[in-house]
Amino acid sequence: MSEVTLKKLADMLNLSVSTVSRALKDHPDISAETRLKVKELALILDYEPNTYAINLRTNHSKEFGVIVPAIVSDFYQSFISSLEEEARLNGYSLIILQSGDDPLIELQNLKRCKQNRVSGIFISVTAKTNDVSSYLKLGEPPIPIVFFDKVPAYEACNKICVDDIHAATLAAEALILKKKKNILAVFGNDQLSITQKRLKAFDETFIKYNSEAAIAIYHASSTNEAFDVAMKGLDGADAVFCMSDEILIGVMKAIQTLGLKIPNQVGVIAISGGLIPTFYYPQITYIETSGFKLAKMAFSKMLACVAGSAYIQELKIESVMVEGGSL
Amino acid sequence: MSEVTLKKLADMLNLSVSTVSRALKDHPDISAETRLKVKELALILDYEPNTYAINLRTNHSKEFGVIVPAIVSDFYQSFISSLEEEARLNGYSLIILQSGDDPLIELQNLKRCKQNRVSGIFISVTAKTNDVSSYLKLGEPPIPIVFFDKVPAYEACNKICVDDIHAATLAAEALILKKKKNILAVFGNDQLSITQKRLKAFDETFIKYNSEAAIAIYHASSTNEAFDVAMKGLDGADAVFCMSDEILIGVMKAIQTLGLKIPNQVGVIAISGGLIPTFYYPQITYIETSGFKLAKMAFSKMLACVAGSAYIQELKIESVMVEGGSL
DNA sequence: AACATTACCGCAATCGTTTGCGGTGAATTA
DNA sequence: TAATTCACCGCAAACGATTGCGGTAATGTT
Repeated sequence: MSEVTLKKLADMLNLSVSTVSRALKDHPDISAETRLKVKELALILDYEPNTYAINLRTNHSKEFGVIVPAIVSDFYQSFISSLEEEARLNGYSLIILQSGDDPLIELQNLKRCKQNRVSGIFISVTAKTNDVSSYLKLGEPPIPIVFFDKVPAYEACNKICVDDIHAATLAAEALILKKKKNILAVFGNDQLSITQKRLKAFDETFIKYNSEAAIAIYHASSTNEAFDVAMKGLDGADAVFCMSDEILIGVMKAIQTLGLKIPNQVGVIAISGGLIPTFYYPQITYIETSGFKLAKMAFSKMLACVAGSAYIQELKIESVMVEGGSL
Repeated sequence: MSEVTLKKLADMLNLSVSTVSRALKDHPDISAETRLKVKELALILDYEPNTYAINLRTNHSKEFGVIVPAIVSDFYQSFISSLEEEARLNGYSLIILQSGDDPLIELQNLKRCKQNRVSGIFISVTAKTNDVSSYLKLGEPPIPIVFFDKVPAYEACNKICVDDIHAATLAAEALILKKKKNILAVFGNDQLSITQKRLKAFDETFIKYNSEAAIAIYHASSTNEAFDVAMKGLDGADAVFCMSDEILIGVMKAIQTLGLKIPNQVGVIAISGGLIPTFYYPQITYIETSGFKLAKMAFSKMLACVAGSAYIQELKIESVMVEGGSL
């Protein structure tokens, strides 16, 4: 009971392989009668074209590569989940690869995508990736690449990412609206461009609105560091801003440790993927930067690329505020 | 500037395709001199064998399919992350598909795996999947399948899952050891076999130790339901057991709402993947059921299957308790 | 010198599908 | 009746890599 192939169908019907092939594709050269016979048998025998043979002939597969620093992350999780759905509905499969934030592994993963002759690659680069020009020349003709989230700074390429400026501005505006006067603002590693952008926008918003709030800015590179700075900085603060989920978690632990009441004693707002804020009571008010929308945009951009569009785009997804009751 | 193929190399070296092929594989029929020349040119031109051609010939690819109800889940996240690492190190790629807990989509995903002629399939079935016998006959010869986490109840197949009995027993023992007398135990949907197993083991452990603790058992199918039952059931309880992360989150929200102090007023213990418990202070003591170990086991089992082993195994991974300070 | 051995390499088929081109018979037209 | 058109179908090459088999020249053996 080996595989059902065109040849097998052809032999059984006393037809040639080419006729069977054409019949299945409704080629006008084949008579309606023959078409029917062929399709009938194909259905009965559950014929399925050999993907490899088609791939070999067309020299590409309906697969996309996805390269992320790590799968364990709410953001990438939501991104991948959303992307998988889109892909599946469009007949594509996703090959997931993680770089472990290591540029070397990242490069290996790209090579592997090339070897697999994927139709396109979605990639969120490592913190240390500084030159993606070689990425863009991968393959002949070059494989379409859509950068998302962590995107290269300069190269002209398709980038889809969160509008950090908008998100931070929204958060600042919310704090201003609530007339918070003593704000603890915890940002991530100050070397990262994402931190710099969010910090700058946050700052400038307070200036723009002539706010008189006192803002204490701290940096934390991890949840634990965020906990530490919050333990020190929460004293006297009437609100705290967290740049990311990672930081929110640390800050919330500090708030719980100090026994502070939210939102009465201290208001909390964060920029977040949306999952973590729901773990607390009251739920944390946050500016949403989920991967879902990003994935949809990235996917449709990729489809355009695959279809031959050479139009290079840099998209920024604007966030919305989700009220939770913590501010 | 097109692709480098064996034919291209052969033409450039005035050799035949077969000689080039053999030279690259160190076939003894080819002289050392020729081998060297071929390899040199292959290196210069960055020759890479066409995966599709090889796949077509060998009729299988170095790809595994992974089907889960949903990617957005700490457990599957850790599982997939771990599996990806193993796969990559072994030269395999992973195709991720989610079923959305829909048996129909699950079946479509399996078909797609078959069409892609994956070397094997890892699958965690939907809650409604009750007959996997057709899964096991997929392909000719049948594609190796390793079931993990949510595994079918009866069929003889390779299953790798958490030892629910052991995990629940550990939790119960911890509660007994701490001499808790008034325990709120929140379990999941009582239709699920995982719930039944954990409940039974939990119960029996208290009986086994002749515990006099009063245990109030509740069921909750979601985080919100867990919140509701905890709001009612926490009154007077000196400890609470949460069967899963989902439930833990709801219970913790209730504890925060009621302003209860952990562990003084109420102790908390959960069965968890390990991520959520770290979000609180003090960190929640939990019985670990992470996907990492499961993935390693599942992968090595898969390798054995691919290598031709017909040995069917049902593995249960024992958990360990991770002390957090909440009990 | 005749034969056997060995080292080295190429031919051609194969995997399954697609597709340009050419061929056959019947129907239509002149 | 002869020429043209059309519907329908098959041949064979192509995609790129692998491999059994056979071939050629050089060396070794009697």
